[in-house]
Amino acid sequence: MKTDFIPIDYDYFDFQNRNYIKITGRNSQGKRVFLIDTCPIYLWAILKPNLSSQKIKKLIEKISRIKVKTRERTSKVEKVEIHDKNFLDKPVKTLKIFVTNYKDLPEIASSLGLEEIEKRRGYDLGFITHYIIEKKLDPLNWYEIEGEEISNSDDYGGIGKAVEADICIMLDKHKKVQEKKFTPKTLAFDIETESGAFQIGSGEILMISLVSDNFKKVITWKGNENKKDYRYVEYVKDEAELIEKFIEYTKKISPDFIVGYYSDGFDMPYIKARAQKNKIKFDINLDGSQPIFSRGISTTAKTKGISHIDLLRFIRTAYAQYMQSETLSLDDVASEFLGENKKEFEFKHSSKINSEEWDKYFEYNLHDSVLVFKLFEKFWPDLLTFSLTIKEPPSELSRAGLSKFVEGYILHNLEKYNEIPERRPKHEELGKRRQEGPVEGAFVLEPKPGLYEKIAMFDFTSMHTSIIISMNISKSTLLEKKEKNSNTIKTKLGEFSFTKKQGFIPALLNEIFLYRKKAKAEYKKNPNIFTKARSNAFKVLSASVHGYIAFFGARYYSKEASSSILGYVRKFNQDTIKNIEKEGYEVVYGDTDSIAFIMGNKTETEIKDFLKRLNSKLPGIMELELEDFYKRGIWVTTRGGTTGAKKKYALLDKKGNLKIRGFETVRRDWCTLARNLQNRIITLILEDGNEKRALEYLKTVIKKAKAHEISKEELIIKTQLKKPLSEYKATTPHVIVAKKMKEAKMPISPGTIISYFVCEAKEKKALVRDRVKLPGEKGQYDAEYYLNHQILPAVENIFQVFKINISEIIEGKRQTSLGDF
DNA sequence: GAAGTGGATATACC
DNA sequence: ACTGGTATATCCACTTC
Repeated sequence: MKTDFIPIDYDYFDFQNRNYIKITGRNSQGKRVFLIDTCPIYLWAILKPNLSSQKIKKLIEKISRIKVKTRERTSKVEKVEIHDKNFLDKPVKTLKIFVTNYKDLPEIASSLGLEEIEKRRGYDLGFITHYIIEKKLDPLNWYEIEGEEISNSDDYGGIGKAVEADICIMLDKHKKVQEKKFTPKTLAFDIETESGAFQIGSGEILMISLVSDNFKKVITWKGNENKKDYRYVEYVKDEAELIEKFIEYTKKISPDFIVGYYSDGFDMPYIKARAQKNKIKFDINLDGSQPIFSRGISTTAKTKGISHIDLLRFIRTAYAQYMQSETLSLDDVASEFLGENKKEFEFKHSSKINSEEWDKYFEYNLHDSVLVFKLFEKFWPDLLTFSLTIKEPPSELSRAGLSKFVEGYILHNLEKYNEIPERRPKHEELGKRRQEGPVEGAFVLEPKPGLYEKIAMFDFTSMHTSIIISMNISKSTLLEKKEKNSNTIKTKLGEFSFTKKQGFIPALLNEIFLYRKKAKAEYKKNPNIFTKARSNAFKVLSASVHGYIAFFGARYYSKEASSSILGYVRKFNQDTIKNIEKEGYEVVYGDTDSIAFIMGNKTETEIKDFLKRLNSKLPGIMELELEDFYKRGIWVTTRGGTTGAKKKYALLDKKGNLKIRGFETVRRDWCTLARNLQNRIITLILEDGNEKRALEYLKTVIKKAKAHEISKEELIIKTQLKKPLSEYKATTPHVIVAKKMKEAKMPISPGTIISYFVCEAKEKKALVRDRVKLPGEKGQYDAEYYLNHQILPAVENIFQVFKINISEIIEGKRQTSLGDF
């Protein structure tokens, strides 16, 4: 049997004490292909240097006799080979020790604590990763595969019969073929549960919506009394049948991906809980088994064959950093990327919903799935590219953090360098690393507060990554002491030198760097929300390489490397500032990898030429680029101080677009009154080049605020609850509000955005937290608070640039000179 | 009792 | 615990004069 094949989802099973991989995918006819395969299982033993061949021979004999007995099976060493490999860029003599079962590798490794063996490695990758590395059957690549058809066979426990696939193959041969077009079949889903049922499984599932290509369905057992199907609504008799129908449709549609939003944390565990309650099976997996729920920081619902993706988790890692939305709610995310919102629906207990409202509810439910479906469609190219680059399956990657992205990429590409994988740090090591404390980070230049005209901004392209590549920095390229031809950098931890002989990590990162460049070029050529999101996703990936090296959980963690990278970051930025100043420019500001300076009487062409000259002196792939030219910009002082505030500025580009960083305008924990006011004031000042109109505008707002004419909506302050209430040491306003919410039986958990406004107090000196009210509560807002604690701080230092004292205006002290207060 | 200081907390920048 | 460090700013508890 022969077919072409694209692997999508990976899983494994044991049969007669051997490990088998099972891969679900498609062929180019769209048939579902299910593939079973095995691979050699082994680990590496790195030998002490200069062992005699006699000694090695004896050692091999000894190792060959090793057997490990566990409750389930006896695993034994099957074969031992000698190999010349590299470990951390150094040549080593190793034994490749083959055993019967992957799960026993750690046991075997611990029985190898022998004198002749220096290190044991390669037993902690996980079977799927091990398999992909070993057999090079990479996710989402196209292959020509050959093997025995086992669809109707009882072999391997009859798995071929059990699984619902068009073709089942026991793999014999495979070879990579040219890339073909692949559009995954997707099913988006969303459930609605009894209102007030915040605990997983505590109330009934009222309906479930399903959306796929040309398929829209809401399955329900509620609403309309005669329970007749109409439009997309399909009635079932009860909750149990609803779940069964859901499974039935899923199998019928047979998608590659079943996609939800927060479905790891809600929909999937909820369905599971309700299935249990109804004493039915939630057997949605292709092989008839149930999803596996893993606990941990967040629950994960892994399905088999039909790959479950919780889109929220992928968005959180890959896009959240650069998103405009202030929450990652489906409504906000859809609004940002699709320009569409959720439908409105007022939740109430199902017994109180009338038939017209049920219709709205169904529509609401369906629309959620529509949004999820569309979002997945848009983000699929990115998940695909990440999966192709990192060589981990999409179900894995969509839930992974950034360290996993980087580490996965390294592990899957070690073979090019004949490298043996480093192990995951053990518990002790983790503790030690975390105790060490942070290393000195980047340099931020203190700005001189003021309004500036004609500003140019340069920044380094993927600075940390290009430093790692150009200066060849990594755990394995670190020299014990300075050598003649090495890259040396002084840091607070000491002076570190790195060999110029390229290490495997810097070599590997080059590719990530190129992806970043490509995505950025794509965005510049075709700027839209998605090319932007993609460019940023690769920016995140590229930027996280340094974070990975400094991450205590990393296999290739290196404090020396991290501190050296940051040393170079400071050096390159500071050197460039000096060079720009030497050229006669006034540098206004710089943060980590960027520098802003006044163009003065120089033209854009002159500055671009200057940039070229600066670049010609930079080593390796280091590159300084023009971020943009700006018409005007403003930098302010810190609050109550005279020094320039870092990480806070606003720029107006030549097209009239504002770029605001750090100001309250961009902070979600300030009320919209203050944010909008500040935004308006910055806009007016930057557009006009003076403060006149801005000041007039401010006065009108102050007047309105004093007269209690501001709508409550604009006064709501939103703060995120970051941990369980019980863990808070300080009693802050948002904690008080959260407690109120809890008493009112409103759902709160870490991550909930707490909304409140500040009211007038009976006592004069009441603390803020004693005056907070929920948005729904009645009460007059405290004008004094909003004037002095929201409006004033938001605009004070902006007007200070023009030597105007806003607090006097607010207090009304200089009425005569400043107008009608 | 005002003023200053420092811890806890949240959020942003790169 | 799940990439890093740098920075601003609030609110509150506490100390100091």
